Amino acid sequence: MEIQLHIKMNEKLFLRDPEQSELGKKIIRHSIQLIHKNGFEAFTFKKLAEAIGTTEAGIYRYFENKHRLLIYITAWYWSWLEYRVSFQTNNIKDPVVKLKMVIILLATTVEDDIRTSYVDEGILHQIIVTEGSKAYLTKRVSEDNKDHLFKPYKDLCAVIGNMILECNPHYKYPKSLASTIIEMAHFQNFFMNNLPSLTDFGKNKNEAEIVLFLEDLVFSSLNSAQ
Amino acid sequence: MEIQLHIKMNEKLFLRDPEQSELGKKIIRHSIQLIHKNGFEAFTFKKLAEAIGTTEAGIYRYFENKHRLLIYITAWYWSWLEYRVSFQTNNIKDPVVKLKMVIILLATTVEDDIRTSYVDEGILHQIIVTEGSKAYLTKRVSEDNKDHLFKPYKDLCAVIGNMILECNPHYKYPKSLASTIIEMAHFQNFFMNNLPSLTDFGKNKNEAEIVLFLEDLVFSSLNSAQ
DNA sequence: TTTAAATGATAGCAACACTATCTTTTAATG
DNA sequence: CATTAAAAGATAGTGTTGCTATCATTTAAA
Repeated sequence: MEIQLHIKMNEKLFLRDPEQSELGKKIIRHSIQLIHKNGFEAFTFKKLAEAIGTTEAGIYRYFENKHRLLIYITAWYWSWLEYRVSFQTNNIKDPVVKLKMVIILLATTVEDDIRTSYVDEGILHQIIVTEGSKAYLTKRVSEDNKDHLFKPYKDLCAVIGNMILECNPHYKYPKSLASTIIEMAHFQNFFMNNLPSLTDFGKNKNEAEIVLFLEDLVFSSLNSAQ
Repeated sequence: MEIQLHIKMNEKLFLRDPEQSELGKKIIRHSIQLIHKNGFEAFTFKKLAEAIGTTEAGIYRYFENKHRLLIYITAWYWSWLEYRVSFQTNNIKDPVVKLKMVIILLATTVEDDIRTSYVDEGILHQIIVTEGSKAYLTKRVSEDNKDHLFKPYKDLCAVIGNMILECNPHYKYPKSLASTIIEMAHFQNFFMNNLPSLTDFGKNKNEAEIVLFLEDLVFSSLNSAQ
């Protein structure tokens, strides 16, 4: 059986829905590749248009600017991750087992999901590690938040927060711990690979150690709260 | 007695030392103000020059580009914070008390230090919260790291990592926990003020609660490790 | 007093971030 | 099949950003 995975995105994220046309899908696929290759700062719509074989004006019909495109890509990523979390923790009763699964999903390299034809999740994960927080670390964050552009991120955080409470209803900071896990899964990865002295994983550069660190962090907190 | 605090910065951070001239100090003071007001993305050397009453070319004699200036400002901040940490924890024997002091210094609003005439630490703290991680979240991070541009950040992290080991020599992830505290002190602050549903502090928006969360996180980990 | 260093003033250029307009292609509909 | 609306392509243009170069003037050091 062939399953296609389709994530419905908030309409305010784009001017024209990129999933509804070949050009739109090319924009997503190539923008992920280009941002991965040159970084978000050096990424321009002109270069993207050249890579695709269209014109700048063509891109602007889909996205207001490159920052909006970044928000779209990150929102897609968090939506996809929340789907994976719900899939992989389905039928698991033990909240501790569920939470451990979440940590693995957050902190380990993802492989390309063949059900999404125009997104390479492997490199998407890498650009979210480096560029993801730039989506909200702006002066416009509150306005963008009012348009619900960060809903997928917040939804994932809420899901993880609830798992934390399932593990220990007395724990006082479920949401902050959830956002800490999410951010640190990425930052420790970035530090490990780029500024290794900020971590304890510089020698082996092994993602499995980040998982152990996060597990220790989370379950120490949850086991000591009452 | 009047004490002047002077932080010697790595020479690779600038083309001409901004602390050695009036114009240089104006560049630092006004760039902090402008970045705070408009955000780093909208900040340009042209606007900075206008604010100071000099020309673009004048700024370029001090800093290669605005990203280097951001690295300079963040490096200055981390150096200043490490100084405060060493000052405030001096003569304290109990490593737990020291670590609690560090968390307070990291997570609470700073007041302007009158000993540094050309830096307003209050707004500097705010721009580091929003813009700080953009200093290293780039394609150039490894090259910049080779030039030791992030040394103040790494030094502070090492200091905190050692305090963590003083508290519990058996704890396995002192450096990662240190970078986690540093980053989360800022991210939880940003989230609390801009995306409050990612935290448990949205209602009161009180920095003291971030301190409590971080203390809980750190000492749960340290007390459970053996 | 001379002289070197720093600053000011001005110009210029390539790339970037858009917007506008018009034509051609493609896809939907009667 | 013909009509027509939507999408995409092609081209041009404008203000801003990021940066370099040059030369005159001021300031500070020797």
